[in-house]
Amino acid sequence: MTRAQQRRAQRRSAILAAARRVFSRKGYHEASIGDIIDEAQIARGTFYLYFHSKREIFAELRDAFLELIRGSVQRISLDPSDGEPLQQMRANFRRVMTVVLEHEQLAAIMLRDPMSFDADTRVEVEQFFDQIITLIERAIEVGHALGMARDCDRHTIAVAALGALREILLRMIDARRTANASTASADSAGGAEDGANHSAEGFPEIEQLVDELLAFFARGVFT
Amino acid sequence: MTRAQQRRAQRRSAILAAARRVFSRKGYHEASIGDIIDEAQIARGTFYLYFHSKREIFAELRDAFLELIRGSVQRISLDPSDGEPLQQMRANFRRVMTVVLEHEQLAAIMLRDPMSFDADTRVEVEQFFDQIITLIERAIEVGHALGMARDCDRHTIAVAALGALREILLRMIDARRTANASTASADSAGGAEDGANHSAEGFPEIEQLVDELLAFFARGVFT
Amino acid sequence: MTRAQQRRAQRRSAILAAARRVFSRKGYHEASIGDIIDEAQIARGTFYLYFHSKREIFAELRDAFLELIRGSVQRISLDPSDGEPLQQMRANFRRVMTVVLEHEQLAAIMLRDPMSFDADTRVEVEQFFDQIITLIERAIEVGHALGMARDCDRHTIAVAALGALREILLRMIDARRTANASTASADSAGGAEDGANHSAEGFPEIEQLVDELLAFFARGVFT
Amino acid sequence: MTRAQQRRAQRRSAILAAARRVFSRKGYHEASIGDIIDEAQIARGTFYLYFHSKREIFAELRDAFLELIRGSVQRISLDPSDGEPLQQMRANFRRVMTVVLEHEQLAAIMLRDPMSFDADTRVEVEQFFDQIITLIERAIEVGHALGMARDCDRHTIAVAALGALREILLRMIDARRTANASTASADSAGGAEDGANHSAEGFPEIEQLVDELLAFFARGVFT
DNA sequence: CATGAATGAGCTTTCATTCAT
DNA sequence: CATGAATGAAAGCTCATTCAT
Repeated sequence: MTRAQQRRAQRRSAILAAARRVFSRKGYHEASIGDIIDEAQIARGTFYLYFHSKREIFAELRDAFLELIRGSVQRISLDPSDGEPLQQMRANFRRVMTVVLEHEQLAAIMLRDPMSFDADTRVEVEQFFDQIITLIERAIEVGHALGMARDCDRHTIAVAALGALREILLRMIDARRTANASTASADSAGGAEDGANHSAEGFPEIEQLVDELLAFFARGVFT
Repeated sequence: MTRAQQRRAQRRSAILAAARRVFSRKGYHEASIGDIIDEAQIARGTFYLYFHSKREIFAELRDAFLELIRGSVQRISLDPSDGEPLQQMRANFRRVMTVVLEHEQLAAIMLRDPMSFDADTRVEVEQFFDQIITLIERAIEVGHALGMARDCDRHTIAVAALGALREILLRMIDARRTANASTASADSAGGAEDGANHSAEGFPEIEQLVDELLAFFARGVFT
Repeated sequence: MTRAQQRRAQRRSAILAAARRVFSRKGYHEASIGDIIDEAQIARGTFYLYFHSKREIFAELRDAFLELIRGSVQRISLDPSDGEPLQQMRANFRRVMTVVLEHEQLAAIMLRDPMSFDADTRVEVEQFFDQIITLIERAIEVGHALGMARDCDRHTIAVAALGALREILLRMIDARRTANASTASADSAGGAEDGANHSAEGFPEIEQLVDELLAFFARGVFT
Repeated sequence: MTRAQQRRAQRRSAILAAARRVFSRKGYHEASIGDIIDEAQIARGTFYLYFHSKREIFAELRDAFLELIRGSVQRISLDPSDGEPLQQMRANFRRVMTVVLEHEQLAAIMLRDPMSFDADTRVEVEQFFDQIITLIERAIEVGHALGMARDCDRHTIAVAALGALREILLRMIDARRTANASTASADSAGGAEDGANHSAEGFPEIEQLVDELLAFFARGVFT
């Protein structure tokens, strides 16, 4: 990669990061190109050298986040060397929650209701959540086949599980941000995005939280 | 009430209904006064004879819906003559779901993420959901005191329960609308808002759905 | 005149009076039809039964006031039985000032700059003031012919005299209203328009004021 | 100053000039942003790159003019080396009139009645005229102390003097414009604002006019 | 006659996007 | 490449005037 290409890539990243902060702070509609270029300290026109539109830069952030989450979910394997299915499920929960909390800015946008976005993103995000639901349905199905899950309406339960997870994560993020905002109101604008390993006020630490959630799902569904 | 007052009230309702349809179709930010007056087939100025602003008409819809839901939730009573606590919970679920599905347009707006709204509504809706969470926490607390609920992090579980319910209801509504849209694409604009008594594609009938959900919560939380 | 005609005339007067108060309070552009019908306690449509437009009702007030002033100015007569020319001038000043202060609401509007009005009124008022100027020019001319006035540019002096009078009257009215507003802030809306016979703060009583002004025109200030 | 900054400053000036022409032609209330951008031949949004609102651009014009006038008025000095007090007064008149006629567009707006403006400007302009009145009062006071002015009600005379000056200047400006409009009705929109050194129809040349006015204040007209 | 609901042109202001420098 | 001035469509809202009741 040439020097110029490197510079270009860096600039692009900087703009993406600025947009991430802005969208996460204001939401999709309230955020304006003006906000993003202010945050990124670039000229108006420069933005359009790297992205064609507001929708496009948002789509890129969206895709990055969805890929991140997709990568942290593993199909439950029945191979005994992969460990107990329930432990695999726990690991999945754990990974998803960790990734979400490590990218709280993107998560704060994407976990919200797709209606808040533009049409393209709406479709994309809806499909993503549908995939997650299908994944959960499959897991229940397999669990049932193995005699580990009670009989139930798989779709309903899968949707419920997704909703529960979303709500918890969104509220944890909000709680954390409120806490951060009150502790450090004199933060530099470019403050660290994520990385706090303590959970949010009102919620237990992540290990206990995962256990709690798993128990909720497990004893509700599995025998 | 005089004839004129009746006409005025009807007009007001018609505009509210139009706004309900528009907000429910486009969300708060995407909906413009222009959309509402087109839908209501009135002139620009007419809108402002009945409502001062976009925010005001939205606030009215919001309050109507929140009141509706608040009215359909009853505190769990320990008085034996009020029946089993679990049956009371079931009745609550049933009522809420019925009301939501009977007012699917309002619900489609209000169940979504508060971030999508204006500042006033955001606060109002957040407080509403917080109240619901507190209600669920209390129910679990009481259940635990009676030896009917296992030990758990009540806040986490309450949030999860709320999320599960929201997700299910939102998806049922979306599914119904998609179904309606495909069966009757030539519907008149003022088509019946609600009233379908069949559940949405992919979800069971309401009675079974309530049972399913209750079982999910009950066997997950209560012993 | 029939009973109905009387009622009609009364209604008309009431609306005119309301408009007078409103225009005098807010000025031409800031005053809206809404303000006038609120003040008059009539329905919107009723206004248009009596006046065709905002401009028309204003024109009527304007004409009434201009007629009033015209009626209080008398040509200087050389007939000895009519008294000294200077005393006639004094009487003119006195009458104009009295009339203006007795109709301070109309005066407060009409003495202001014609630019603030609509095109028709602008022309009309400009012509009125032009007539006044011509009148003063004639008076100086006659005075000069009689050896009572020194040689001067008659147009310039006439304009100066008009300006001096206008400024004094406007400022007296403003001072009075400020005083009234502070003494009686709990006045009923339909309070007495005029009739105060004391001069405004900062200005002497009317007799002395007329003398002062006459002396200024007659002898100037500096030696 | 960079090239870009110069261009920007020029553009700003062009918009200010357009606004000056429009306000001077239509007055504050009748002038719309639409008029200004039409006159300046710019797009709607461009206006808002340079000024935040109609009020702001008007305030800028107002301040510029008031500064101009304030700068052309000098306190009367009693130091013999500064010349005769009456000559100093004459010089003041002369400077004010010259400045006003050299900036006839601004003057045409600002000399009019403050009621025609927005609230901020009203206050600002009223205070300005009050200062002028106070200045004249002081001048008379000093004159009286020196035995050069006769005894009189200083406030009344000061107000009269201000009114006389205003009226003359406004009418000169109007006369000039009417004359210009009729001689050159096919003028380009950006025609020269000011600079005509002949006085307006009906009024004498400036030197004679100043003498005339001074004589009027000093000696009056009638014997 | 009286009413007041209805109208729609017009206002100020915002903002995603383009393009000459 | 980078810039930021320029654009204009579209938003929310006001108000003089009309007209069915």
